[in-house]
Amino acid sequence: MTTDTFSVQQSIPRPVLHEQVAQRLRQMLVEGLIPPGGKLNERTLCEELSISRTPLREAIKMLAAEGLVELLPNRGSVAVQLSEDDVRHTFEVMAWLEGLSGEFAAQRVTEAELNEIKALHYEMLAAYTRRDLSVYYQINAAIHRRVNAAAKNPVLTATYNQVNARLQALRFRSNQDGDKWQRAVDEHIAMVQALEARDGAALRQVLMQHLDNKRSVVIEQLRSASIAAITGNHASPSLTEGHAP
Amino acid sequence: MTTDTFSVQQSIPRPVLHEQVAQRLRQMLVEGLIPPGGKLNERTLCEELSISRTPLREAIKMLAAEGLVELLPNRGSVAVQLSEDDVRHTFEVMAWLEGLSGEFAAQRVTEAELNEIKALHYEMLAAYTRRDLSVYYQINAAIHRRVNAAAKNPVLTATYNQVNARLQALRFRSNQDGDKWQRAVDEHIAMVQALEARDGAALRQVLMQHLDNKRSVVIEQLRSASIAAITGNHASPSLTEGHAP
DNA sequence: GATTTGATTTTTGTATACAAAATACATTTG
DNA sequence: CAAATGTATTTTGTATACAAAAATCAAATC
Repeated sequence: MTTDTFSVQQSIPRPVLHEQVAQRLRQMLVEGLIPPGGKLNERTLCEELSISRTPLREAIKMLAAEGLVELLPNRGSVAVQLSEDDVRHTFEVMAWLEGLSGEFAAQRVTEAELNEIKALHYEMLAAYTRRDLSVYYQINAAIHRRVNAAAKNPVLTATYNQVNARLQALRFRSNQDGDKWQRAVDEHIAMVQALEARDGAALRQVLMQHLDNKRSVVIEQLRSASIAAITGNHASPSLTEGHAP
Repeated sequence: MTTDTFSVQQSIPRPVLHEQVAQRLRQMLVEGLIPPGGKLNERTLCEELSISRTPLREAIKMLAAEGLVELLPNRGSVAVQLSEDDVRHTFEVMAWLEGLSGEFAAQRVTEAELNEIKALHYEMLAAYTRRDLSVYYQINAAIHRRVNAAAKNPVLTATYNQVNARLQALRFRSNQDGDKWQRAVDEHIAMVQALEARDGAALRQVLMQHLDNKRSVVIEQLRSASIAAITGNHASPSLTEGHAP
């Protein structure tokens, strides 16, 4: 072999259309641009995204397999609308997946990872002190992602992300009331301590509790939202920042 | 309202093509008709299934989202081939999902469900006594499905099925050697006892152990299979009965 | 003889066309 | 006027057509 051919061919392999479209649709669903229960009109979406129906439909099928949209035979597809029971069941699973992440993360986290998580944690405390919900939310999400990554199990990460995606579409603003927010922050402190001590069981405990509290908040808001809907009061939750805890 | 119109419209709503195709492909993947790493040629499959490429491609996209096939941009799709690490990671998650099922099942199982599980359990013991691996496997799978159903969490069931599907495609024959089979049966006995006692923690423990043993067996066979592949000995595992434990 | 180069074929990706079902709407009928 | 029926329109499902990329294979070059 004389020259090592540059066969890498990973030369910015522009993702194929159906991938791009799927990504875009996911974003629209999570951001509430397509509301829960909302219909995905193929013609409209084709025009909006300037593509033909074939890649759009392929993307929709992927989202259906991911549980983000529901396919109604001969009647198109709609964004999933989780019932209260659905939310309960989803959180039940999420709590364990999160706990599992913690259990493994405690065993496998590297010093560098732990350090970065701690740094993010302090940034989060800063955001909390400023009551900056938006930044708090972002950092919070980043921390959970890092803990998950520290568990070093791609299957767990994929499963976690998929189940979580459905909750993201709920987009409720948790923690706007100070009490629950304080509690979430306390849990985060306990979380970092447990991780630092490599105490898997403790971390699992904290994370599951954390998710359980989040569930309560979401269910509560879901109820008041549905009451608001009946009352006709539309100045309520929906379409805000996303979960924070 | 004079007559209650029969608008039910659930009049055998023949599943749409892409659904049928997806189901068929799943079957082909799990049965090894398309082997791990095998290419899914669109033209060939179209002819085999007598359909056009559009619904086929939609089905493939769904399977990709389910993690059963991998999409190679501009180069089609191939059946996933799990590395040893992939298998390890998958079992790690599966063990907990199974354990979680048990935990909830112990809390929520009805008398009727418990009874049916016990009946199946005895049928399984019969199959074991006859060393009828095929029947044993079927009943074993049915038991695990029932325990999962008894947990009464559709999200957990869906997640479980999805992660499990990838393992099914491995199709290794566990338990052909008496020792490990005996152990699996013992675990099943402990399982039924724990369920009967509604002891969630114990059931979780047993199920996780059960999966852990299964993992060892699969990994072991995966190794000997890959050695056989190198040696050129092809009279080995693959394409047999499926997992049993 | 091995490697590179270039044309041919195959295969995949996307767009469009056509068919069937569902929806909307106007008309008829009681 | 309300309900029902029939027609037009829209929307979804499937097939086909065309374009672009990858794979194949043969000839040319070193």
